[in-house]
Amino acid sequence: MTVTVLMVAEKPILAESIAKILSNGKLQSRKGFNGACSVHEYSDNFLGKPARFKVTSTCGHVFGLDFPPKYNNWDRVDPVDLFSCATEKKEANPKLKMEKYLSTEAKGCDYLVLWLDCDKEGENICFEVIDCVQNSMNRGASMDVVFRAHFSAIADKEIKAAMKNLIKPNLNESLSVDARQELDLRVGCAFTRYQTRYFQDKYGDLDSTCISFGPCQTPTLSFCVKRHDQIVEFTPEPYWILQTTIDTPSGKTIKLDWSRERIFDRDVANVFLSRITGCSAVKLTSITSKESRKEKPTALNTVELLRVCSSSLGIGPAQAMQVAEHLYTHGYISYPRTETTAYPSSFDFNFVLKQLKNGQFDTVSQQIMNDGIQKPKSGEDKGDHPPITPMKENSGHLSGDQLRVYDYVTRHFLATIMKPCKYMVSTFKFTASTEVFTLQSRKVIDPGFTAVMTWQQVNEDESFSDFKEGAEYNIQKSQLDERKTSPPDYLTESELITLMERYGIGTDASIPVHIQNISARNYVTVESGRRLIPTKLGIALIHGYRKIDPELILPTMRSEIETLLNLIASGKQKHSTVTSHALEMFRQKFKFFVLNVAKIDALFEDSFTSLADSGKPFCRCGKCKRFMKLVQARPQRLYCPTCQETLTLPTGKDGSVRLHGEHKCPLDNFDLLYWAASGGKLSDSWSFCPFCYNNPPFEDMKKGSGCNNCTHPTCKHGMM
DNA sequence: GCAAGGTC
Repeated sequence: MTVTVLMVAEKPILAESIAKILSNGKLQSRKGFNGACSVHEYSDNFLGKPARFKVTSTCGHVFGLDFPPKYNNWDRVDPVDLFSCATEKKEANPKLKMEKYLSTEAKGCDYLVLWLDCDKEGENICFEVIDCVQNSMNRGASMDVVFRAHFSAIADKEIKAAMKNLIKPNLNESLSVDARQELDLRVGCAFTRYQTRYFQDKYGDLDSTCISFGPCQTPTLSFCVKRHDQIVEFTPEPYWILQTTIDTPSGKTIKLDWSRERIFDRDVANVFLSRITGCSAVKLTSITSKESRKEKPTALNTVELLRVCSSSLGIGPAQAMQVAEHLYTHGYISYPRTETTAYPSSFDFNFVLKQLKNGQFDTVSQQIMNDGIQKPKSGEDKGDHPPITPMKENSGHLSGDQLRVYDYVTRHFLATIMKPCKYMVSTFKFTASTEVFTLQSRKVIDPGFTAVMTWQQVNEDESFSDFKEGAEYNIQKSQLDERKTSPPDYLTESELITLMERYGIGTDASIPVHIQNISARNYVTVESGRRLIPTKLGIALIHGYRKIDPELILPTMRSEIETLLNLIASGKQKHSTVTSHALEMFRQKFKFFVLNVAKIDALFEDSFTSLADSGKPFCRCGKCKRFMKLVQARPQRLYCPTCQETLTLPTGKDGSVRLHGEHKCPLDNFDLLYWAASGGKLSDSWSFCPFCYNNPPFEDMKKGSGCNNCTHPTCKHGMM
């Protein structure tokens, strides 16, 4: 009897590769009903029985974590409740109908083999897949019929070995991901909602539709602000260098480098100057030559691609990933999300070189094949995907950013299998009195990989071949130059990526998102040279957190959470113990933040225009201190944001609003109370305070007098 | 509307 085995990978491309390898290329493929995934079928044996294999995939996580709908009303939910309220799993991408798709494909299957990526996220997706298929498999999805393939690379040998050594999915690793999701959700949303509401409509020039906080984005912003602070706090220090010029044999004038480089004490510098002023010439005491080399790069992974795109091509990380995805889906480059910088042992360099034969790299790839492929640098195999390499030549269809990224990927690939760049450095040592000066010249012996990575070329300096050892050369001029130390420049995107990688903030796939976030939320702007300059808002926030609780912005915050989560993954602590401990810790931090938030207010007051100077109507009831909202066109209608009931205020014959309106909300335990200014005629634009509903006549607002008789007891809920 | 992590 033939059994049916369902095998599930993390992405469509992997399902295809695995099926091709295990079926030795004999497979039938069809598109799945969700349009994104495919099913690849073949026959073989499984557990000693003849078997039909169906290989398909998810597209990353099937589910994501969120709050139940009733907790998504920012006006009705106290953010502190987000630390303890219920959470629920929702389909990560409803368009893909992934749950339905997997359960449909699982119908009639006897066994499940999980081929998800071999990291904690992959382990978590294993259990998401099990959830999806357990009701439609022949005998459910108990651990007797569920297996996990553990592979360290997507290569023939590894995949076949994994199939022969199936294990079970790791529940603890999956639970550690559940814990991360819960922590990130509760902490991020609680802080974000609270501070958004707190700062909203309080300052004249603050655009505050969303003031977010997150365990990755906030430390990311903090790096940018830290550099800003270093620049602002920098005090330039004067220093002195001894500038000495000599006459060369060929009659030119040349500047020598002083071996003491620079001196920070003027008197000391003057002592050295006085030693030289007595000399009319320097003596060339030695000429030494040494071969030097510039090493070629290791194979390309995602983070390095992002760095180069930003620093050399001026393409931001999010845009770079989008371009790389396009190049990948159109067959120009290999899978662009990988941490691996080592080529698999089976990598066919000749095949790739032949693919490039008819394009602009024809000559160089031909030459590499003739000269022999040089062994690439060792790099690191993270077991995900091979490094990013070109897959075919540019047939002339690429242009703009696509062409530039493709061009870089190709040059990087070629460079990894070329020779290092070798050059000769000649050092000329001159002495005069006690002082030593040098000159250096470089001469390229073999350009090696810099023939394709032209921006890395060694600059050949002027040749000093007419200098003779032992000869003396006239000093033309010797003087002290006063200079000042200068502050560092703003952080570049590429430096930020390096810092994030070093501190484990975000992943190769999420780093671009975090950087995009801090820009979209108006915390930084991207300036020339893709330098990240923090805005007033970004600076005030980070300085504020630093005043209240510096741990909130520590670069190590993320990795410390990871350390806690790893206790779950390694089985040393229970999921519930770690989660409740970490949540309680952040709940305390949150409460402390709320108690001390006025410290940030003080910074905002320094950075932004006050209400009074803004020229916009604001509430003067004495408690709200916020802008009033302007209601256009239908001023006489109000509605309750809790139960959505609308209320039309009665108007007199002359169109003026005379009466107080009252609304008893059946869904909430307090009543909304409205009143209109007596006798005030409502114009088309009419303002009210979203916190206490204070709504003086518009005419009065324009005069700036406001209304001072607000008595509303709750000052809590907003109205539209 | 909010986080961060997968992936299309």
